[in-house]
Amino acid sequence: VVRRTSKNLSTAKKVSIREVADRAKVHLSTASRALDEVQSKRISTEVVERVRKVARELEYQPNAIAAGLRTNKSKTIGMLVPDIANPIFPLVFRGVEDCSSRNGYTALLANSDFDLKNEKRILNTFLARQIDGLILATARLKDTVIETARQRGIPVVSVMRTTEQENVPEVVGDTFAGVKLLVDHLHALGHRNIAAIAGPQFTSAGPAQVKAFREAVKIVGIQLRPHAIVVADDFSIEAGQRSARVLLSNSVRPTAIVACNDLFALGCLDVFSEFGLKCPSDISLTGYNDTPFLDRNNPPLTTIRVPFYHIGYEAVNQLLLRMANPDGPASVTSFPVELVVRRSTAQVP
Amino acid sequence: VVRRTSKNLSTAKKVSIREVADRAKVHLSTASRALDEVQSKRISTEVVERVRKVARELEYQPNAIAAGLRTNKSKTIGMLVPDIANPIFPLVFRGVEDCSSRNGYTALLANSDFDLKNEKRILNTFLARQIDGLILATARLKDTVIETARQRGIPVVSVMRTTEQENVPEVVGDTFAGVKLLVDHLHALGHRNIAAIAGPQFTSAGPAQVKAFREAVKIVGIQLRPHAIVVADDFSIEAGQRSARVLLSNSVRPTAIVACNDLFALGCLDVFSEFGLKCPSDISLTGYNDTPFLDRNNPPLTTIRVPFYHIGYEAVNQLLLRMANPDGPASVTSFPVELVVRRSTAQVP
DNA sequence: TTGTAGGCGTTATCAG
DNA sequence: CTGATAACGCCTACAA
Repeated sequence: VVRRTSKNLSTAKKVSIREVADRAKVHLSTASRALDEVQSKRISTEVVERVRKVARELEYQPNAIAAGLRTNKSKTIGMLVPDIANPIFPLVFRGVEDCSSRNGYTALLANSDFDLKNEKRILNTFLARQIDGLILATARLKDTVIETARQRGIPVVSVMRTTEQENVPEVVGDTFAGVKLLVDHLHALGHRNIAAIAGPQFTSAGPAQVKAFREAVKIVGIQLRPHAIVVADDFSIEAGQRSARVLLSNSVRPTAIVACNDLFALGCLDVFSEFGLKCPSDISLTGYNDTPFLDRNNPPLTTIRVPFYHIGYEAVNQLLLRMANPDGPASVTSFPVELVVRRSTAQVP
Repeated sequence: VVRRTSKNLSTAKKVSIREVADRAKVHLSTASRALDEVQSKRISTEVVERVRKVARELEYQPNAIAAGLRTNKSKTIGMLVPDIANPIFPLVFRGVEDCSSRNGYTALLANSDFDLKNEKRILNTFLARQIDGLILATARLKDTVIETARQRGIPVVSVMRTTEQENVPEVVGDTFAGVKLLVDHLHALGHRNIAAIAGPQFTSAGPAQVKAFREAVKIVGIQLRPHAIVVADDFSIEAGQRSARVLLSNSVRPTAIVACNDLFALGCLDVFSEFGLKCPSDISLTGYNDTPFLDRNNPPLTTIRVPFYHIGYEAVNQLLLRMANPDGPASVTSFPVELVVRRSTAQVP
């Protein structure tokens, strides 16, 4: 025999607008209007007051699902990131959340691990939930997710990456400026043999970094050695390790490495140890992103600070613009970045 | 004059179940059943096949909003964290996401910064969106959020914290075991004057840490000095700094500090420098949580590894159980933790 | 096995 | 200014 302690915790059932209307002695459509900021102007202040008072008393909570069904708007924004455990993405997300909630939207968050299957699956769940807009931190150069979102009429904004897909606003940090800052810094320290580790090429970030590095090096007037640029096969510390091994096996070792991602830089440090190299006395190293906590790394990383929070915040702004006017021009917003000099870079030995 | 390139991108409009039904030449209720895993058993396989084929061809995507309105289930789980930028929470979230999506649920994520107003606001948006369940990483000892969620009949699971609220399943790491591990470790290194920094007391974690530390110290048989336990006023590096200053100003300085949070430990390290103390040669230090990247800190932190991902994953399992049977017993799931010895602890000087 | 019809809670479009 | 009514897309008793 199952004995259930009959606590009978009062579970107040949800109150609908109908109840509010009844208690306020108005028709439910009147109540609906009274509760709406703009519609309420068309209603006698007296009634508006009365309805709102009742609503407050009953703790009426409009059912967003029902409203969404009717209006065909879910007031929901989907955000897709590769991996929220990479500490730069929480910063973006906080920006997204703040701007969303300030505008009455709620954010759905999902991780794809850069896996196309996951991306598709997630997009489908997002679509099923009728998201009003999508923010991608995963955009590829040719991105099928964007493509199908567009077919469904869902506005998309890409953060941290550009895409060849047309009609997609982008909110990014200024990669060229960042890489240039790093190269200039190393050059000023006397380095003339600088190598770089760029991100994978399926995302815009990779190619942009390669291009930026080439140009920056040319501008400061040093010659690019053969094999001075390695492309990581992944966004991980391990990929950084692999890349570093390649660079350090070059016949002429670089005196400095620009790792276009702090994770790559961490991988480099591991490999430096393997090779018996001390950073920065034997070899200089920079990261990119100013990932939280890496200011306390050993050694603290010289890196580029990117305003991730603002990128997320602005992405939502652009998305709202886009939702209001889908045919408007697709903006590209580029945020300035900042050099943060710490102790992983030093005068050339 | 604004010239708009008339690309006329085909915006395929959403296909409803009615269209699927029409094309499959069945009534829409038949189509609905054919698409449902269990209902479809009551329908001729032939028809089921036909309907599903059409659905696939049309890329039919059920409208979760409409379904939710009808079934009064949103298939959505809300998760509230203090701050997703604290790298332990992304790990929990990934567990939550994985288990949710594996069960057909989607996760809503929001940050409260431990601000009660935010918590209430967020809960309201969650309720408006008809979440089916709530996972709190913010639970207080007496938690009004839990209270109002319960009134609305929303099951709640608390992660990483326990609460005095009844009827709330909890999924946590074993705090006592963790603190004991740390104290034993330090004791084995010869430390007899050990201090601790515990978290704020409005959350269960703080008091639990205090209690655990007292007991652990007693068990190894060393006497607790006066003022050996400081309570941080916050969950930040700065709070750790403030606490460390207090501890180091004691007439007899501790030879080791157990910081019950890696962030506190980072604050301690800052203050050690201020006091001209070297860690670990002058003073030993432990953190707690094994926060990502802090294995590369200077010095790398001895700490306690908590299975955050599993905690998140299991929290959803518990939540699903709860949703299925709200009157069942509220379980407490405690995960084992692990000592990770790194280089912030050493033999007593 | 399949069709009918009602309704989930809202908002929008009509009238009055 | 307010009330009546339909509709959003789906699910599910109930009927056939």
